[in-house]
Amino acid sequence: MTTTRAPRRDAAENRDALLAAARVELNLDADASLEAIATRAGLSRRSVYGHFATRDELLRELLTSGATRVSHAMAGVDHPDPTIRLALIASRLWFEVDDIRVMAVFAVRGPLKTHTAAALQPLRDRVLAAVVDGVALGELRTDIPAGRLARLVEDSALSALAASSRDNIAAPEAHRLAMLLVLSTVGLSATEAAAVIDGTPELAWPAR
Amino acid sequence: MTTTRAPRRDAAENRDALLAAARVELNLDADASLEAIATRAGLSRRSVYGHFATRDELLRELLTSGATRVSHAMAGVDHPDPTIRLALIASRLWFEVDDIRVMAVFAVRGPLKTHTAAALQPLRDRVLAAVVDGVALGELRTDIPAGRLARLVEDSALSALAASSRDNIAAPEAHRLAMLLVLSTVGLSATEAAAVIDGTPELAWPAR
DNA sequence: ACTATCTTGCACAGCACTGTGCAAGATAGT
DNA sequence: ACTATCTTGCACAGTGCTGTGCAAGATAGT
Repeated sequence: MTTTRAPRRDAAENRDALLAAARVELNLDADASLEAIATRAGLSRRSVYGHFATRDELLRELLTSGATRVSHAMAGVDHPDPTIRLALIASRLWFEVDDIRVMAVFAVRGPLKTHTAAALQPLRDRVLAAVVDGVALGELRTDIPAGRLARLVEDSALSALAASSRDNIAAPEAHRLAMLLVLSTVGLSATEAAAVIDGTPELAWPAR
Repeated sequence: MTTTRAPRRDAAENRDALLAAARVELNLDADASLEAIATRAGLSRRSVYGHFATRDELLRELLTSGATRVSHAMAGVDHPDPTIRLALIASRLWFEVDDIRVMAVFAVRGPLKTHTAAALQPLRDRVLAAVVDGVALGELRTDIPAGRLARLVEDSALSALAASSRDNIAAPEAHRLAMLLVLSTVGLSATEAAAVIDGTPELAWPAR
């Protein structure tokens, strides 16, 4: 068999640095050049090709790594109340802002659309399930079909993320904003949403 | 004085066709080439330069024309109730989907950011004013500062537009969706939002 | 200290696009 | 029918990016 020998330690670090740099740079500009990414990672453009065959491959890797990160963050989200579950998803998601935003961009534009959509699917399924449950229990609005509503929940979460970065809102406030918006989208009034959040310890900003 | 003589009729038509084509094509792909736009307009790429000095100038013109179109659509939005005023804005806006979406894209990316933002300003002022009034009257949520909330209203309207085109929802339903989402964002519960919409004739889908 | 591994700079090919010049042809308006 | 106006095709320069080859230099690991 043709075993690929383990990479050198610094090489592995640089590889990670490239991915991290890409995450940052693509959040600033979705069309960032490899030059820009490499520079941010402290490497030369030429070296990128030592780690990734093509720009596309870098992106792919970034997206799938983001996806696993997110799905890892989703582990253990299983509150019996679907409304709270949604808020919980929003909460967890908030901590993966960077990944989420990159994925959101590439889920819409460019040739990686389908790839990204696929990576995002499990998350979407979770949201959809929560929405369906919530509607069935009469907790959520019924004037918008569940499937559509689930996508809108996504959008509202993204709006919150966008708002946080453009107004650079302090973390705890941004975190709450994400939950508030999701709950509003799903049909709760502002006061109801606040009640849900404040009445559920798991939704509080984690003490440090 | 150096009067520029009137353009020939067909030339004027082609110019308009180019703008229309750009509107469509840029909605499909924000990076559409002049080639693509020209082709859609039934012209050759070379001819574009007979009407617009540069790609940038085409975009500028498209954006400002969109802006005037939108502000024209806003004329006469002055209901005493701020909540209804917001819904009304959403309603009117809905009919300018194409312009709105292009503007939304270029308000965020590329060198036309500031130009677009400026063109969008009057609309933003209107929204902000309505939000401020609504908060003052105790109709709208107070847990999000008015300025931020106004931007989030924008975002929710855009989400509705995006949803309409990705699920291609029938016009009257999409129209209602836009209003519903805006009202939800602003703190109303689903049932309250429905009540507002159904209780206000101006917000009904215009009979044809 | 030795070597396989990794990084770098440079040069180059290729691609997709914008913007221009020019001459030939089509068309509107009179 | 005549002419100013407009469109087109082609050729070409310029730009900014991706991807590759190669040789020299740096570095990790032993």
